[in-house]
Amino acid sequence: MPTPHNPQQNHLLAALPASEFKRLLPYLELVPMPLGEALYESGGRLQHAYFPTTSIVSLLYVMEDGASAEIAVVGNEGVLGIALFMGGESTPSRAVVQSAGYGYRLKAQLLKNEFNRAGPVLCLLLRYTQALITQMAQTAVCNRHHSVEQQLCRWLLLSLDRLPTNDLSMTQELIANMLGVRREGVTEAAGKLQRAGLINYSRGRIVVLDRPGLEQTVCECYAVVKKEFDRLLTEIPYAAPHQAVGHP
Amino acid sequence: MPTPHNPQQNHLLAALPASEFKRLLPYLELVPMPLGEALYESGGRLQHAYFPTTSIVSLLYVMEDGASAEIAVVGNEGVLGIALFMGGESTPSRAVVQSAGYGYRLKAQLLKNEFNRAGPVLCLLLRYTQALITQMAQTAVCNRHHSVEQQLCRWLLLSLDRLPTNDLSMTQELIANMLGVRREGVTEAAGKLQRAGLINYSRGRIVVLDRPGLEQTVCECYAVVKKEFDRLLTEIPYAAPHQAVGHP
DNA sequence: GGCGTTATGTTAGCTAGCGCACAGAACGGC
DNA sequence: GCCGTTCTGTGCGCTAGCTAACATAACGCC
Repeated sequence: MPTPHNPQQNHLLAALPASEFKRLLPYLELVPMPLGEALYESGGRLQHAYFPTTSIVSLLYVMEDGASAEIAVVGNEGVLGIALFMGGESTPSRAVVQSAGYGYRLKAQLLKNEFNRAGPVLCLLLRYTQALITQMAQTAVCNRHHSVEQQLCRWLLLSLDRLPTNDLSMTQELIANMLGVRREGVTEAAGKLQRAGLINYSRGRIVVLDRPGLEQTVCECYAVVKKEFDRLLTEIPYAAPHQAVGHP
Repeated sequence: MPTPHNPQQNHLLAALPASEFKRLLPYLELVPMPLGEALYESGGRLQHAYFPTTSIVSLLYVMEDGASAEIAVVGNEGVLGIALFMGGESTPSRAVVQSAGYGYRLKAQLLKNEFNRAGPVLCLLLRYTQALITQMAQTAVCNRHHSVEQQLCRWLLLSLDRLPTNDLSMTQELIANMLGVRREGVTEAAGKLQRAGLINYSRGRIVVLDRPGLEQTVCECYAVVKKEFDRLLTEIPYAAPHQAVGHP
C-alpha cells in the first residue's frame, strides 16, 4: 500500500487552528526530498518554504576551505525557510536533505504575506524559530565542550526523534561532515557505542538498539533543546501571548 | 561635560521611521548597565527589552558543570529580549553586561504588542533577529574549526565594532569565560597578538593598535557575520519585502 | 564469479588545548 | 611603605582529535 501523505504529518501544520490550516491547504505542494538534495544554497534566494513530513534536513555551513558543520536539523517538527518571514530572503547556510522522504512546500510569496496578517501562522512560525535558535546556540556550546562520542549520541537522538523507525540510513563519512569532525573519529565513537550495545551499524545503516542507553551517554545539550521545543511548541497560546488586539 | 544620551545611539532605534520612533519614545527608559550585571537569567521571565547605546552585552550559556560559552554579542547595533516578540517569553541563555555603559529599555508588554501591529518595528526586529541567528550559527562553526587565537581576534573585532574607542576594559579571565577556553589559552593568544604589534594590554585593559592587522589574522567568521548584519540592517525596505497589504 | 567502488577499521605520529601548580607583577587599601 | 588580592606569565605532563597512509570488507554490476 502507498504511504498516505498528509500535510498534518508535519507538526507545525498540525498545530495550526483548523481555519488557518484550511486557508493554506490549497497552496501546499507535496514534493519528494531525495537524499543529498540541496534545498537552499548559501546566499541563494529562497523560492519556497518546506515543511518536511518524512524527511530530515540539515542546515549546514560550509567554510572556504571546504570544512563544514551542521548548525541545526529540521524534520517533521519544523520548517525550512525562516528567512522568508524574518524578512531576509536568503541565508548564509545550505540546507541539505539528510534523510530522504517527503515534505510539503509553499511558494515564498505566500509565506512573506503571513507577516502582514500577524496571525496564528506567524505566531507559530516565530515560536518555532525561537526553538531553532536554541538548537543553534546549544550546537555552539556542544561544539566547544563535548566529545565526539557525546555529539554523535546527540545527533542520533535528534535524528531518531524525527523518524518513525530506529533505523538510520547514513554513512559515517556523512555523519562526520555534519558534525564537522573526521570520519575516523566517527568510526571510533560509533565503535564504542556498538561495543556498549547501544547501536548496531553496517555499511550505511545504523540501528538504534538501546535508546535509553543513548540518553544516558548524551550530553545535557540534547535535553535542553528538547525541553525548549516542547515548551514552545505544545499548547501554543495563539491569542494570549500577544494579547491579540484588533484580531478577527 | 555629561555624555548626551540619546536613544538613536542605538542603531535599531535610529533605523526606525520617524513616526514609529516617536511612538515608542515616551516609553524608552534610560538605564545604566554596569559591568557584570545579568539582564536575564537562564529560563527567567523577561521583564524588559534592552537597546544598548554605549554598553555591550554577551549572550552566554552556562552548563551544568559551570563551563560556559558566549553564543552572541549585542551592542548598540541590536536589542536584547527577542524572545518577547518571538513569543517565547524566556530564553535558556544568560545575558551579561560585558562592557559597562548605558542603554534604553522598554517594558515587555510594549514589545509584545508590536507583534499585532505587524508594522515597521516588528519588521526591523525580525531582520535583526535573522542577523543574530547568523552570528550564532557562525559561532558554532568557529568553535568547531578555528584556533583560540583566531577566535580572540573575532571577539576583539566584534567588541571594537560596538565601542567608540580602541580601548577594551576586560581581563583575560573574562574573555576566557566568553570564549569557553582556559585563561592560559587567552594569555598565550594575547601574547602572540601583542608580540605581533596588533594589541597592547595590561591588567584588564586591551588597546587595539592595528585593526587592519587583526582583520588579517581573524578567521572568515567575522566577515561573514558583519556582511550579513550590513545586508539585513541597512536600507531596510519597510514596505517592499512584505508587500504591505492593507497597511496604513 | 570477478572486479571496481565505496564503506569501514586500524595504525602511527603530531598538535592544540587542557589541568594543574606556581611564580611574578601590578594594583589597592591601610 | 606594607600586605593581601587580583591579574598575568610559564612550565609540564596529558589527552582528544587531527593528518596521513593503508588494510580489510561489503556491495553492486557485468
